[in-house]
Amino acid sequence: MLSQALSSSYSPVRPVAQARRSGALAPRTLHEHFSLAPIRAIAAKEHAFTEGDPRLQLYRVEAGAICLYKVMPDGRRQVLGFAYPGDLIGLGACDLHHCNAQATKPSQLRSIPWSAVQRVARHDPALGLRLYEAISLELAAAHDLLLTTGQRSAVERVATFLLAMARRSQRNGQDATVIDLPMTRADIGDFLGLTIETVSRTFTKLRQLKIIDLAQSARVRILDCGALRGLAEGDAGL
Amino acid sequence: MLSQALSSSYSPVRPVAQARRSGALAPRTLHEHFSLAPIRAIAAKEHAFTEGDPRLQLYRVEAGAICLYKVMPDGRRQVLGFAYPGDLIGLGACDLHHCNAQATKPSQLRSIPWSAVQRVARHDPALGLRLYEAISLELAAAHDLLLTTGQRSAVERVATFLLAMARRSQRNGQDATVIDLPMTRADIGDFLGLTIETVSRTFTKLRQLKIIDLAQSARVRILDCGALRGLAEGDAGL
DNA sequence: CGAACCATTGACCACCTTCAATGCGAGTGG
DNA sequence: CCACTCGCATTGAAGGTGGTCAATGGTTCG
Repeated sequence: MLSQALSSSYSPVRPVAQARRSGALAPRTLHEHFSLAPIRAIAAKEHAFTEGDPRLQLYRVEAGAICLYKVMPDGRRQVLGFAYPGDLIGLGACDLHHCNAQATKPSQLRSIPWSAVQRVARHDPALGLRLYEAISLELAAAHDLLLTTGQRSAVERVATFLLAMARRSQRNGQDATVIDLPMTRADIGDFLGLTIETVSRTFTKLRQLKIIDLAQSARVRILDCGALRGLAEGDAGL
Repeated sequence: MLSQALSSSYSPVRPVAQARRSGALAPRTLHEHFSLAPIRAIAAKEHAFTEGDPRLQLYRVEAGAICLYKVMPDGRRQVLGFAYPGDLIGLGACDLHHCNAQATKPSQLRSIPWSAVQRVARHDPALGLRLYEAISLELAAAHDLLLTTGQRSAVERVATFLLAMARRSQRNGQDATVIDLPMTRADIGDFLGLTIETVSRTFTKLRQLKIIDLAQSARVRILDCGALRGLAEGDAGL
């Protein structure tokens, strides 16, 4: 969910972390704490935590992709977002988690207890502010998604989603025109407030319009980014 | 938007604030800062700030109601939430406001510069954490709204909205069965991702079912709270 | 190779939107 | 004081978008 707000240059392993792990230094920053924590592997469809669980740990995604979602009593599901390597999950102020976190594919997590976060925060006035900055990015993302699910048509939603995924690719220094989707159509549908069928049909429509290419169902190649941008904002018909 | 996360007992005027205003003490907490700030009155439909404005001030609503919303280039609008007396608006980490804040009726605001917030935060490690707690409540609200706009039907959305308003009434020690709506049908529609007409039709449907009473269009009386709760979660048909 | 899961496609229909007209209430000016 | 007007709410009729149900196809894993 969250990106690099807490450390401008995230990398899975850093020399200083190894020094700390050796016992030479005590962990002082959040990410030093994380680097000392063991990696926990979780299988596809396994949960890191579920709604109502006590909020005991703060997690950082090391590999894979985590789907954050809420469910209604009758089973309807709203995906709130996806967390990728470097993102923090489990942020929040209440005692209990207010959503579920499920791996969409085999993933790896590290976690540190909230008590440790609070201990660091007591000595470091800046940490609280940085947590605040981190979660405010999540809030902005939620507001963007709200605009999408509340106002956009199916094509606009899917186009918006693809553009966001492309931007993510680009931020990670990868080819922005090729997107490997780590989630199913059901995840995308529940994210955008659409059914599996509508998502699928919309992908097909974009393919027929030669805006995307779909060699495999999980691999999207953007052929006409300008057209995609136009569709996302509702420029033209369809 | 935000309620009492930053001070468990909000009240417009407090004795200590008057002492500080007299110059005897320097402001130390956020709400002391606010109490020193002058009240700014804004008319209905006037904006406190708009999207893209530099984020210079943190606002507290003193009276009235503020509508927070985003707009698309073509004019479609998504209301993110409503802020009432005691709520803070203008929270966030970016340099610019990411949404618009417009009064739905004549309102009053106080504001303090962000620089003052940051000054306090440097000496008070707890402030950052409390800002974090405050904004995480907003995030939870956004996620709830996401579930509503993404998954619920029109009746379910309106029922959910009315129940949330009733809960607010109750928190303020007012009659939870009577809701005075400070916003128009358009505001409600853009909040729930529905059109004005659908909101109106849904209100009449609830009235015909004897679940609510609508003496005036801005005053809702809840007659059957249980039925409303049922509708909100999609228990029965319609 | 078979089974399970996921994605795609088609047909039909319900819900909500769109377009349009009427009603209602508040504020203004004659 | 009343008529006028403007903004907002309500109601109706028609149409479209996306949902539902169902069948087929494809891929991966055991």
